[in-house]
Amino acid sequence: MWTLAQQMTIEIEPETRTRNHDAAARLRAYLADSNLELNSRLPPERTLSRQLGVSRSLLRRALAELEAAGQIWRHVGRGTFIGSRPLESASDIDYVSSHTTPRELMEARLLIEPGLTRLAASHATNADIRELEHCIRKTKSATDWRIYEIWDINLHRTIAAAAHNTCLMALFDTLNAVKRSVVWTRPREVPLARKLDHHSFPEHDAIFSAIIERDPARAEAAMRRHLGSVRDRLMKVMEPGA
Amino acid sequence: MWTLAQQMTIEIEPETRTRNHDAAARLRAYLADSNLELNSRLPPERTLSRQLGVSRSLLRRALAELEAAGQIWRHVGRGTFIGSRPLESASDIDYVSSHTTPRELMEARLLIEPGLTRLAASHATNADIRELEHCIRKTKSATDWRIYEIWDINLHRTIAAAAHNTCLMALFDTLNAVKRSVVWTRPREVPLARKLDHHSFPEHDAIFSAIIERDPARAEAAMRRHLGSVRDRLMKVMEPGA
DNA sequence: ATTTCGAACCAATTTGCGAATGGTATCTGT
DNA sequence: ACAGATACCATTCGCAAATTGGTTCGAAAT
Repeated sequence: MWTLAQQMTIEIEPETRTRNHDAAARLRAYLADSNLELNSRLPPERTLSRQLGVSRSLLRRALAELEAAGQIWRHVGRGTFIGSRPLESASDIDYVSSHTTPRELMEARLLIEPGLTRLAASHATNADIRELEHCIRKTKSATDWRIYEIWDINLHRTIAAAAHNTCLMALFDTLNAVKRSVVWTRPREVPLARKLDHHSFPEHDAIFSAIIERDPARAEAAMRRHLGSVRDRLMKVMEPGA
Repeated sequence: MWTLAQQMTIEIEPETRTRNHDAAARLRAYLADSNLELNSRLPPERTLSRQLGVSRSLLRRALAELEAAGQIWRHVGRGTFIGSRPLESASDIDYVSSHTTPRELMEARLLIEPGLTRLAASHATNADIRELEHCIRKTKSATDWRIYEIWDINLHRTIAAAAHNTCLMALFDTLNAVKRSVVWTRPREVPLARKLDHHSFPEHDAIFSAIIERDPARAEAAMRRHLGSVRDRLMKVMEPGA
């Protein structure tokens, strides 16, 4: 809550606002004069402040306004640019990971992997199938949870590779990279030593048999069922209430 | 085909193989001695050849063997490393684009976008829908093919954004980046001045109406039908025979 | 005659350093 | 209290030098 004195100060001393406004006005005038092209860089703050006859502090305040209005964007060491900040979200793993929830991640996997499994059933070579069998055997013989996870990831990646589509493989790897670095925010401590999840064994088997029998529809359904149950188990841990 | 003399040369002069084998043996011994850690770099070739008392040519031959065997990998300017080459395919747009055919690209779009459209029908806000409507209006008012394409891309991206899933959005943007730089290898010259494709208008409308009526299944089907017809038209141009 | 060695050169990459730049803290004067 | 000036910080860019795997070529060796 403001005091009366503070209000009065503002009332009777409009110089501040005037000067701020002045700096902003000069800046706008400069931008209007100079042939502003989109994505072009404008002079460094120090130079510009001299050019406009405005101190750097005021110039920065005016720049901050324009940035807030989305008319410019700034970056340390690079400069100030005209237009809206280029989206760095695209395929910037760190950014995406920090803005992706486990819920979203599973949604993405459920959108991608079943279709990928369908293609794998159509296009898998014998070498792919041998590799799949190898991964499944390794998951079953794993005694440590870490080992299990490695081969589980390997299995899913081999299925993706069996689709033989470079572009989809890249998307899958991106998804995997996000998965690896997503923050697993959890309500309380989730036991670090997770248990081997034997639920997945029959589900993996169902996917595998559908692939070797070249049954795309069944392979897709099996993967969808598998990821659905993975998501359900995950949600039970993350959001016990829901 | 080899001549008898060449065969004999190889038979009666085993020194070459002996020396090669020697170099390879020394290299293996070195690797066994030094605490080889995965992904660690071993000394530059010039240094290593001095250390092992082997000429660089022979050392390189031995290294080539190990590389072929998948035990090491090398890269100009970086060095030689232990283990298998880290997958650079993941989200390296240039690499992926140069190894992705238009056929694969459409396969990927058909796998991703229908599901994305289903989610969009579930999660789209009113602002999303306004944006969609805007894009569609722009495609219809476009007179130039370039303008049309811009708003078509914008439309598809807005649909993806309406799914409200950061991770999927990143995948979509990656897919889009690949699409932009895929080499459109074509049997003969494809007319640069492409025609406005009015086929898409009713298909876009179908997608849009399914989204505003919050009908995920219909939205997904509409997008699948749309991309299917886009693919068919594309294939007719790219592979007139098939 | 073939192979090996050494040297030079090439192209890609890394490294190091200085300059530039936005962001921030501090002191001064009004 | 606020503007101004200055200095300093962290990040980024640009450039040159060094590093490194890949290649070529002639001399030497066998």
